[in-house]
Amino acid sequence: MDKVDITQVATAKEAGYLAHIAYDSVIFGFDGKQLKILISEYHNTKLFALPGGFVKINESLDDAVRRGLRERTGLDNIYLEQFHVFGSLERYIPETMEMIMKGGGHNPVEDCWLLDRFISVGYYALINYESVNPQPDELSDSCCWYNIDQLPTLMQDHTMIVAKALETLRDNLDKKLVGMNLLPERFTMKELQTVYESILGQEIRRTTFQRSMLAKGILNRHEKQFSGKSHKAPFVYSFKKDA
Amino acid sequence: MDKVDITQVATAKEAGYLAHIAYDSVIFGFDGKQLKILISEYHNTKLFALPGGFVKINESLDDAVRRGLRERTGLDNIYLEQFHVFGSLERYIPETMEMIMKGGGHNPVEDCWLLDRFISVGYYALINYESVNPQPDELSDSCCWYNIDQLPTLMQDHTMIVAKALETLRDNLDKKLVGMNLLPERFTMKELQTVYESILGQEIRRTTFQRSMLAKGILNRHEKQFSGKSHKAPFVYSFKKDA
DNA sequence: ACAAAAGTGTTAGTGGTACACCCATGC
DNA sequence: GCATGGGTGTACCACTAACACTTTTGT
Repeated sequence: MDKVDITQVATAKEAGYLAHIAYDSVIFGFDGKQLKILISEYHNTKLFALPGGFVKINESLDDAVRRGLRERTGLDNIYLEQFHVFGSLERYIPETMEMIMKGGGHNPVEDCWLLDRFISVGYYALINYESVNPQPDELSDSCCWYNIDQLPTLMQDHTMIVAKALETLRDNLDKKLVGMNLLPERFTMKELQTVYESILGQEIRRTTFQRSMLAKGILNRHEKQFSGKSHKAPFVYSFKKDA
Repeated sequence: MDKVDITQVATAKEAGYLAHIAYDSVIFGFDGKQLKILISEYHNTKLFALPGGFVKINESLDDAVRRGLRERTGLDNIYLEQFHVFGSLERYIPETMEMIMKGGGHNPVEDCWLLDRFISVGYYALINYESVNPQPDELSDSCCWYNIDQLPTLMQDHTMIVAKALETLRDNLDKKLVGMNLLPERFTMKELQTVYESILGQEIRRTTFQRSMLAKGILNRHEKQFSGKSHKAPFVYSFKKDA
């Protein structure tokens, strides 16, 4: 995409980006059973990290994050929310950044802007797991799904960033229609419950959950789904459009 | 404080700050009757703005905000919370920034870093109104309290920033002990109720409020206060320390 | 005595919990 | 029939709403 090699210029301006500002995205998906997030692994470094990026000079912060998501997932119109800014001094570790660049075969120029201190804005995204084929970026070997409770050790403060994202997601569970973005168009009550359980990290009473969800009046009930299992077929639901 | 005139250097680095990153603070206070915030007016411009500032190269984002609050209020240990990052392109209006500097008697150098685009992190603070004597900064004529519903027209997107701060404060009312930071050590139930009402912007039923607050178990009740008014003297309360 | 504001009791409604029970399906 | 999982009815509990009532104080 970029015509210049961003590791071969000294200033952010030459590279076309704003200095000192980055974003990290925690991209949640749900495979029907478990909550997962996308993690990148950088070439030849054994470093695992959240997908992140920088803001172009003529681009809003939100657009920068959307651009990064589009490059990695192919999706547009993603549900996206800011949750925290990470601006401590401890997260400034130029050695790590240098390792990543060298691992990718780029030897950064003297005083390269990428080795400066960055303040990072944390975003979380909710996407439909089925409709995505994750793509690694230029510096990464892979970009794949990891269960939220089986993450590899992440670089810098990224483990804390994930924890904060999950915490915010929990707080927003009732306010925003989280399930709508993580589930396919039609789903069973059991699937919706599993989404809630994996976000909250605890079991929910089946009967209570069913009643409280229906009481919200945000679901449409459709004809039953015959699964071939030896038990009663569940109703299938979808979210009401106007909600 | 600063030895260099920050308007007379081209790069943020020379001034000792990070480029492109600012903060704006919405500082809430409560005078016993109404919710107020601190607003600065710049010299000779008729521009009203939120108190804001920049991040030094060797300073965390949180510390930068605390430093700014200390300079304006004299207070340390302020209750502080991030609420949103404002990173749109529309907020980049270098002409306004130039007016402010010229109004303050500073003629910025060519390509001054202060005329670049900034992404701003919004913080809100809760402080004890009585213990503060607001101080204007170098570029401001004044820094004073305005009722939240009688603000002057603010520059750029600052009106929206205030709205977002208030919205976040509302959402956090039950989660965080907001009253503790806005009220003096001891207060009546009526005062606490007025804080809640002015944040929510609506009246609350007196009896319900009293019962729900007491049910939380976070208040200590002290001897009654004789106000000299012709009615029953109210109890005085304080927040429990461990909460 | 009266007005004003504080504090409490009483009843009803709402929404979650716990448990029981019935229903549909494939073996 | 039976195991399995889905859906609903019922009794109970906690919290809030609405309203009435009593208490305390200064004039």
